[in-house]
Amino acid sequence: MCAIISVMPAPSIRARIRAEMIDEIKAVARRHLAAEGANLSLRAVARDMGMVSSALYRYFASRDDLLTALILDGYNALGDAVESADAAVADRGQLRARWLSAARAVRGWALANPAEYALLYGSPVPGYAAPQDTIVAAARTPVVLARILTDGYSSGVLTGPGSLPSGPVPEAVRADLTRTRDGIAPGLPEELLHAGLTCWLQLFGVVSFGPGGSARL
Amino acid sequence: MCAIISVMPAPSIRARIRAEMIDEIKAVARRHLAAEGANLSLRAVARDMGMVSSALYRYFASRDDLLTALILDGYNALGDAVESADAAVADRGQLRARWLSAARAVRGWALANPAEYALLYGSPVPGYAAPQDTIVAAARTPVVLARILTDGYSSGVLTGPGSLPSGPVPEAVRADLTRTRDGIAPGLPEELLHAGLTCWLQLFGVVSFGPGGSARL
DNA sequence: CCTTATTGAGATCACTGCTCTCTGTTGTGA
DNA sequence: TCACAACAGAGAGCAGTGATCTCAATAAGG
Repeated sequence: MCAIISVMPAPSIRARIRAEMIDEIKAVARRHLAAEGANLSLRAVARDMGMVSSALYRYFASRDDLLTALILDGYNALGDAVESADAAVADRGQLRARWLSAARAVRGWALANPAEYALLYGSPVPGYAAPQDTIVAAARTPVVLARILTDGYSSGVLTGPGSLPSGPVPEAVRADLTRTRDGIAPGLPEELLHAGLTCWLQLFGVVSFGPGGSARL
Repeated sequence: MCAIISVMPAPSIRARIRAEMIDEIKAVARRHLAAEGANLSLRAVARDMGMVSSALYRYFASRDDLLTALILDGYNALGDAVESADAAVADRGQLRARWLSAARAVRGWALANPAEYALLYGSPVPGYAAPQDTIVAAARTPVVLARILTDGYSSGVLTGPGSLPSGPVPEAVRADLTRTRDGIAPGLPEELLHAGLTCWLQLFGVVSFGPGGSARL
């Protein structure tokens, strides 16, 4: 009477090997990206898989599509690392420990995956426009950091100006700041967001300039 | 009796038009770089100049050579802007004014030349290895900032720990820090260099993330 | 079992960086 | 003044790229 083995509509053996194929293509592409830098060659990837280049177009509509998939995976991998690093701190009230854990996750991931980090935070590809999926995946990491701040604010540990080392918010950036705040952490005082952004930028700079980072000098 | 018109060995009309040619090639290349992003096409540049691609090789040994020339020019233009911004502050004792002026010069140049800024501080080109000329030109900007700190230190305004808002130097980065210090600002206390580097990284992050910057999100 | 969708191969096009050869011009020394 | 050498550019060509199209083989589902 076992009517259906799985609740999934139809694993459809074909769809399975297709998904595996896509994964293998991405894996090979990632290897090439790590080995040779930002210019990914579809034909070289196809060669490495014993295929002909045109066959790859059954799985990705274009080279940009493949890059987009890699970028999306990268953002999600980084987001996973940062989210689980934050979640690993048992005492949710230990804001400093949570922040440090998240920041170290960013740095650790960047050091472990320098090519992908450069792909995410390096110079954008010429005509490349990030799809919506990409930007929501990209937001995961800053969202974790922002939540640490909002947790601190709502629990009363961070009470606004003076609770974090931060100068006054320059008038020139206040407009951008409130727009960002409303999108990512509504209700957070601007001073806290400013301090958090400052830390995030510094983290970004340290990681980018660090060994294997995407920036020179 | 006017033996020599100029002290230069021989302007050699030919060398003159050759230099102008090189300048024009670089100008066209810069335009293409600004219009289409990081992938510069030698053939397109040649087409824009009414030449055939192989003719460009009379002036640049390879595409990387042309890119190197553009990068060098970029570092020098940025260095000029920052140096003159620092020099524009008449009262050399006004460290804060000098620092702000230099930082604003970096930001201003980056906003005015986003493509070149991305070329300098974005993802490195795959097989590209920066020649020595490049790294000394690249050092000009940090050198200006470092000199502001050393001026403050030698004049007694900055007297070491506590004179700038900066936490203790983490042990993990102390070794790298002293190596950098010896190369760029010998004699400067590590705490000051650390504070300066922190500011420089933050400046870099702000500029890179800012409108037209090379980083996304 | 047969129809249909999916997959990969192969050819082809336009483009790229780069090399080579060949011609015309231009500067220079005898 | 004149010949020679250096130079600049054109053109063909090579190997490689992304992308498209057609065609045969294979596998899935009715």
